[in-house]
Amino acid sequence: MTIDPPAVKAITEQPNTKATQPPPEANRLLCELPEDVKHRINPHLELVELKLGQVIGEAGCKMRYVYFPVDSIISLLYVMENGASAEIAVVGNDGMVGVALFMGGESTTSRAVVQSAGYAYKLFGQRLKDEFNRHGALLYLLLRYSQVLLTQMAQTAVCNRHHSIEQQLCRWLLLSIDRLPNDHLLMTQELIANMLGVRREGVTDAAGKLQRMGIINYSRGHIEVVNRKLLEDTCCECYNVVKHESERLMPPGHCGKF
Amino acid sequence: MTIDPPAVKAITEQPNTKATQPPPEANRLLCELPEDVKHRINPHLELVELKLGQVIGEAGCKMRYVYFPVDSIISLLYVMENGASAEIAVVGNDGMVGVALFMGGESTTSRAVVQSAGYAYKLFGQRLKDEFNRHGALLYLLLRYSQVLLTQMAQTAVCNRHHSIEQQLCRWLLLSIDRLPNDHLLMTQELIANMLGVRREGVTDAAGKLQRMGIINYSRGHIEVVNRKLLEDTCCECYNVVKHESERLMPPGHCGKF
DNA sequence: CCGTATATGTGCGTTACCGCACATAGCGAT
DNA sequence: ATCGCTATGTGCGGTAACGCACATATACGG
Repeated sequence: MTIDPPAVKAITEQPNTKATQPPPEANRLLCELPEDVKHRINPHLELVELKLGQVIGEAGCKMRYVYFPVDSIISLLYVMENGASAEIAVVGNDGMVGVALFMGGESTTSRAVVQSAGYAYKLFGQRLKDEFNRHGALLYLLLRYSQVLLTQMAQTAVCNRHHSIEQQLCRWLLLSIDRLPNDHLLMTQELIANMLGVRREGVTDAAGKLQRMGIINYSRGHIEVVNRKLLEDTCCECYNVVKHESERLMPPGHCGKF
Repeated sequence: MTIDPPAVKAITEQPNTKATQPPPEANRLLCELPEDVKHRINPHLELVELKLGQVIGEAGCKMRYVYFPVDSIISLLYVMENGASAEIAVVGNDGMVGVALFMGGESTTSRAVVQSAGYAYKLFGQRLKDEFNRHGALLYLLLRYSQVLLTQMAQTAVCNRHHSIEQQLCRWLLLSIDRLPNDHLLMTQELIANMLGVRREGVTDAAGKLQRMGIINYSRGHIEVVNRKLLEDTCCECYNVVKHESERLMPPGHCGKF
């Protein structure tokens, strides 16, 4: 239920020095941009490595950078006064972290935490705002993405209200593997519990049930989805609502056009 | 828990014919617009009367108009497949209904229902989009409002996760009276239960407790807040988070400037 | 004034989740 | 191999909210 002050908090992003860097196009938003925008933006993108648990945006603090995940997943988490937390939305290579910058608020009430380690393209906030203020494709692309985010938050609220931990775990797993290259995730039940805002034991129960149903296999921080179809069937409607709305709002090859 | 197909659904808005029409400035967003925008927009605003329970926007249906409430309150409600519902956010004279239009989606996954009868200014969707696409003050104003909405949804998710019905009722009452001219609201416990996505009996319990505490008085669809201070004290932090973020993002006299 | 519809009150058994305590099991470091 | 840390399993009592059934009370129309 509570989140320990992450010991990894002080970790800073490491510039990627590997020979095979993923292109910016590995991120959906960056991919959908027309060529002229890419020419202006891409030179300023920096590929950074994000470690599990790293906080890339703190509630109430002005964001200096925006992040376009490539193979990492960022969780938007609200942390209550008493330390309890709840995940509001999740961002992968389908989106970006830092919408508050172009929305005008500069900060949000939630924390952005790395839920799955990996890489992301980082961009200086002002660069994004500059491009946004050209009122071209980027603006319309980011607006559509904002609506995706809005939808995801709304559905999180609904799911929190009406569905069981087991159903919510299914939703959470689906949202996660959709943003990962394979069906395998590194995540302890303790951390999942923090995301969902429930007890760790509740997650243990639900995960145990899913494993007995042959939907997942897990052990000590590793979870593998072995029957995605069944996972979707066991899930509440919330996942599909978000998925479909996301596909509607950001169809491949079209969301950059306006 | 479930919402009956509203018998009032077929009601259409009535043009206001009263002598004393509230000015567009009665709505915060319309008020904050600079003069040149007002000159272009205001001639196309139509004051309409909204009846309790009226649906002004259906989930998945393209919105033709946007609404700027004056003294009415609109509830954004998600209705599940089984008929159960949950309020996602609430819009009063501080905002507008129909952000999906300028965000590019044209529709949302939630329904917009009149929670408190009253008046609103109605604007043809394309007019709003035209002005939005001039990339002036309206754009930046609506972006900031979008973030307010985002924050409200996020906090709804948190509140649904962690707080008791009593606390949520307090939050709901505060959000409502903030958008009303006085501390009196017309609302049955059954309807509140639909908004909160809980049992009617649960609301009865919570409301009874608040009444015994001297915070509210109610009877048959009328609720009066008699001790706002105590109401705020009994409420969870969620109300204040939304309130403060809203004031930060849309300070009077500033949000129209950019 | 009465009948009816609607709003609210109340009780009861059930369930999901909580908080806590503690048991077991895998994995890495020495 | 062993120790120790971390992850997971399990049991138990407590509680908030649920679903249902039904009682009461207020408003309103004829």
